Amino acid sequence: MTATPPVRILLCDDHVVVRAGLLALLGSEPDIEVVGEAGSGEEAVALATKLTPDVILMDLQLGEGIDGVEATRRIAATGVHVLVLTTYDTDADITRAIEAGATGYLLKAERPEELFAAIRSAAQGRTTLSPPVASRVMARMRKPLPTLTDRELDILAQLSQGLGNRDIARALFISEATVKTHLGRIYDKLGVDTRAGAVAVAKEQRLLP
Amino acid sequence: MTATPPVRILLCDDHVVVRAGLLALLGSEPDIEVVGEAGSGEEAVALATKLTPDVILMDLQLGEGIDGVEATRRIAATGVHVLVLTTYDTDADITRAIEAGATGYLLKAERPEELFAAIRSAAQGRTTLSPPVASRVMARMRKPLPTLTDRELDILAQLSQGLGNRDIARALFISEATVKTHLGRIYDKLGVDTRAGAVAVAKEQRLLP
DNA sequence: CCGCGCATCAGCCGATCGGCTGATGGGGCC
DNA sequence: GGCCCCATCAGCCGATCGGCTGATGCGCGG
Repeated sequence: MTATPPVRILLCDDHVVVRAGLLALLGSEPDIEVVGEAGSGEEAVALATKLTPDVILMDLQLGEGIDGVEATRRIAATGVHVLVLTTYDTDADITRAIEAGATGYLLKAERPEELFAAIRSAAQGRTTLSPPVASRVMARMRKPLPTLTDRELDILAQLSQGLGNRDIARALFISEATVKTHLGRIYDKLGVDTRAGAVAVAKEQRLLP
Repeated sequence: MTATPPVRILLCDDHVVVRAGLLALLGSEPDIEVVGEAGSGEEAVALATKLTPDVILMDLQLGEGIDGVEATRRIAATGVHVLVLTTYDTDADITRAIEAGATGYLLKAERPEELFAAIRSAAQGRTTLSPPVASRVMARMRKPLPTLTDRELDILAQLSQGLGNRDIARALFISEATVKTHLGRIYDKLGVDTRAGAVAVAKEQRLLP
């Protein structure tokens, strides 16, 4: 039988320490080969087209420049499998990553063996989710958590600046009445009944960029 | 001349990837020896007394159990130098870490050389701060940013639950008038004038645990 | 073509909030 | 003992908020 060619990996994380860690961990796996490293989203996009790896390990928080979701979107569009490897598992992050075309979603707290397995799966286009992530996805399927519309997110963003209804209205070129209508629906969806509560949930759930 | 004994290091981070990365990076430095790894604050405290390392590299976010600040406090009390190595550089995090007795404060985005240098400094009890952290500390010295009192933090915590004045009053066994007084001062100190704004700043600055 | 989701707006009203002025008492510091 | 910070409370009042009912228009999919 012929030797299976190794899975070719591109790393993308803004922290040198994390890249070094992945490099070290993956170095022990003979069938996984790291072919490149990127410290920013832009770099990842460039290297992805240049190196055409089988899988990209992508962090969602990338400091400067485009974020991991945007990088995922652009790279996934080229047909390369993106395996998200991040710290947080909020609904908003998961949803955005999946919507952007991620093949899998792993947490950095995951055991190395799970990481290896997920990489091999991702190389073949199969989806792998960390247990906590899978749980959230399932829960979301059962009880379709209210999703905020784009406009509602606009309102929420202004609200999170501490603005009053009048200022929000002016900022978005709509009437105060409309602002209040949106706010009411936002309260409903987030399960709160004050603007302070809405901001708290928004920040907690990382609903805003 | 006699060979200098290596600096003995204990790692504390809840992410295997990060520990592996530090292990790999520090492995290239002959005068630095990693003598142990901890995946939680409790483990770090235990290993610190058992191994008595020269320096502990401590993350502030540790998932389960006690957080990095508390671990730092307990370990620093035993005389071991704690070098905080974390992702964020908000005033609140920095202040809490320093107050807990940290010898230095580095960001994970820092270049490896800076990390090595900081470790060697910390081993001798010298303080090292990442440039962004140093800037914040200096800024704070020049213009002593208003610090919230414990009571004000209590109020802020309730506020961040989205509670109204009456509920906050009941929760803290004080009158609504007192709540309003505290809120007014909180607004002043945070530079906002609405509860939504206060919550936003609180979350942004990580003022609450 | 009709229904549905979404965004837009209006008016009403009681509840809440935020700013103000002012006061009391405890605790630490010089 | 005096000073200052902190926490506590009171009352007043205009501005704002949140809930309600109801309405219009647009685009999309069956």
